[in-house]
Amino acid sequence: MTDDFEIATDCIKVFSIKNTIIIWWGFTSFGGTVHYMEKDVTIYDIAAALGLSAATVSRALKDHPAIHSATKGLVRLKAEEMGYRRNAFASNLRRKRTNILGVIVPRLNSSFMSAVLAGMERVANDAGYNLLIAQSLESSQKEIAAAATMFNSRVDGLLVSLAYDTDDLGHLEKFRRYNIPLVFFDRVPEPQFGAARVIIDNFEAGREATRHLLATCSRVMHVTGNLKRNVYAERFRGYLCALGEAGLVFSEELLLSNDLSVQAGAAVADRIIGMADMPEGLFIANDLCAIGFIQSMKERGHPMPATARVVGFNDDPIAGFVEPQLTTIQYQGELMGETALTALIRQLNGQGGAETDTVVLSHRLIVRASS
Amino acid sequence: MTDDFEIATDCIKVFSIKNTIIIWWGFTSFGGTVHYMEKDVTIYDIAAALGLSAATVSRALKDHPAIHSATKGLVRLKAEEMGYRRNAFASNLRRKRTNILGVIVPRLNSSFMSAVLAGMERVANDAGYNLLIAQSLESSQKEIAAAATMFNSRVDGLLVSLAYDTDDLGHLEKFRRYNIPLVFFDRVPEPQFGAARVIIDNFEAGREATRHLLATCSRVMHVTGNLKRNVYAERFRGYLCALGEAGLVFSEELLLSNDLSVQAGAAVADRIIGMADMPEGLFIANDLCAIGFIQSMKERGHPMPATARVVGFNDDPIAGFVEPQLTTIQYQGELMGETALTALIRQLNGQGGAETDTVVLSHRLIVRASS
DNA sequence: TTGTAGGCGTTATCAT
DNA sequence: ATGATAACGCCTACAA
Repeated sequence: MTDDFEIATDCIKVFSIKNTIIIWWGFTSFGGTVHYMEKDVTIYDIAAALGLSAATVSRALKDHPAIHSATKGLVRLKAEEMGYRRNAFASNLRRKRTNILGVIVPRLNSSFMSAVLAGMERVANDAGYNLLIAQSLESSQKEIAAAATMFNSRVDGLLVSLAYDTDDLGHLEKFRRYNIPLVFFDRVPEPQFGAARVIIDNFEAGREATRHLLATCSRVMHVTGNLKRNVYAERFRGYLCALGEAGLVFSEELLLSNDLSVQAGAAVADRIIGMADMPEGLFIANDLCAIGFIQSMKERGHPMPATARVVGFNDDPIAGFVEPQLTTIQYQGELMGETALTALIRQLNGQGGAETDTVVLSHRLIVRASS
Repeated sequence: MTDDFEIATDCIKVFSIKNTIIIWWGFTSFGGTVHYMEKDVTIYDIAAALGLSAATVSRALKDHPAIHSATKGLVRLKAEEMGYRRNAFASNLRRKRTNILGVIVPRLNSSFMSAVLAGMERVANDAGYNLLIAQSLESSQKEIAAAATMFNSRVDGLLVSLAYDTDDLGHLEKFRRYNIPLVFFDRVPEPQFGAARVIIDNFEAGREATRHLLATCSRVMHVTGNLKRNVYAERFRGYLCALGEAGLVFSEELLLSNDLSVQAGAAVADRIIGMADMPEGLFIANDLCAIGFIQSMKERGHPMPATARVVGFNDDPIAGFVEPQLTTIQYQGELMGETALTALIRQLNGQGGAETDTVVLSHRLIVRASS
């Protein structure tokens, strides 16, 4: 009995801790025509069929230089013919490496994060690694759980973008202790933590966004997330700086810190509608929240940009879909993913003391109808 | 040197074949305080430390009934203390089972599919299985590759929702041959393929959608996907039936088959604007396409529902976000996922000849401003 | 209730 | 260029 067998190439995997989702890339094997057998074919079976040793077969299959090319050809042919599939469990067990890199992100379901992961995928595949991805859902506790899962899954390296409220980095100490390389991206800790980081210049981005609003408005509100998180702290600093440059003073009343959800955006609408002196511009540190705000204002008869001007952050595709289209800060998720993964792999290969480097990627303001 | 260790619970994994993405759920281990050691702790180390045999430790750790509870306590304590982490590779190798179920879906990034996967996750976790999820991106070829990956990953069972253009089911024969249980959901093959199926009544849903439009319009267009795929074929049958019931004759001109993307929706706008006799109602077999259509019409000065009335399909969250909100057919993704996974597990446990059952879940029409 | 022993499939080391 | 052999860590008859 024979069977046709397809060519599988590379792949990802995902994975969740209850609500937490994880992803994993990698590659797999080849194909051919298969003689069906009850039991799985092993390298011993191939060796027996060919009058070779299992060692030779093993080496031939992984293109070891010491094996005669004719032998390699024979082995590979026979392997396909017999429907051999390599047993990754046995291999990992023996090699004590998983070729899996862990990725922990706040959320998977944003297009920015998809882009980051896509970038990581490409680089990981090229280097022969798989990814195991978890989302912390912005909860420090889930992040801790995810880190434990990663550790138990024996990832060879770890990439992290911190959750909303992660303060203590104790859950990552294990990795250090076991010499598992660690790279942070986007939401990163202070440089003194001593790990590689890939970020954008959030300060500058915040300054540009605010400046853009200040060109037409004088009362600009800033809506942001947890100010302990670098990205929000820096954007806020940029906001302050732009105010200063325009000769304006910061007013507590014009700073709002929430979870940046769509609902939070609607709540911002509530808030400013009740204000005696409504802001003329809003720099909102996340597109979704900005959209929630704009929609809610529209529903209450205060359409943008007539009532106020808005700038978001991230350039989510939906920013081009809403009415009015949203002005926002764009940055290259894919590049960020590639860069972070490249940094990690460099560490894995022991290529240089890049362990504490910080890479800063570029961003830009996209002006649309909302401002 | 000691180390704090977190409690990890259940989890998912994802995974892609180039553009294909895969996900995988599962659970992991426990925690405590760890004495750091260079080498990983094994059950042998625990056994030695406790003066027991590795077999006893192995059994104690998995709560084997034959082990004295006092012993279990000791073993578990020691395991935590020593920072033991179970080696899944060794275990899988030995048991010849992966406890992984494969899932192949057309796309991951729809909220419907997220719901399906969430439902699957819960059931899988409860039953001690992990999920490995791949997306075919509507391409039959990618589906084939994903199936091969699943096979090579040695999944214990497979769940499939067919790609847009999958015709031949040869790539799934392998699973049959190896007695790997197979369950289809949503996009399914004919019953004669002889596998379990979980679906909704697409015929009835299509009929309801069309009827709803016919209550106010007489010229109703149907925009749908590949009519070879059960879901579209059935919805179309429902459309025809509703027309018949209303005493109308079907006109070729009012049937459009495309890839149901947002762009395709915009193309539908092009098409009908050029028509001498513009349809008054459109039943579009997918919310995204419907939204693309509505937006495009709005941009050209033909707003809904003034110009025409629209019904979509799936109740994507964005359906409540657009202007006007979209009337659509809703069905329970989560329930579908749970049901499909339950059916699969039943097969794995050899519980009855449910291998060829078809389960039909309910749906309902949600009326909103677009119609 | 616990222990013994062999094997799951692969790969690295050391020969030849 | 190829072979023999011994782990890798866990599980499970079978025995005690």
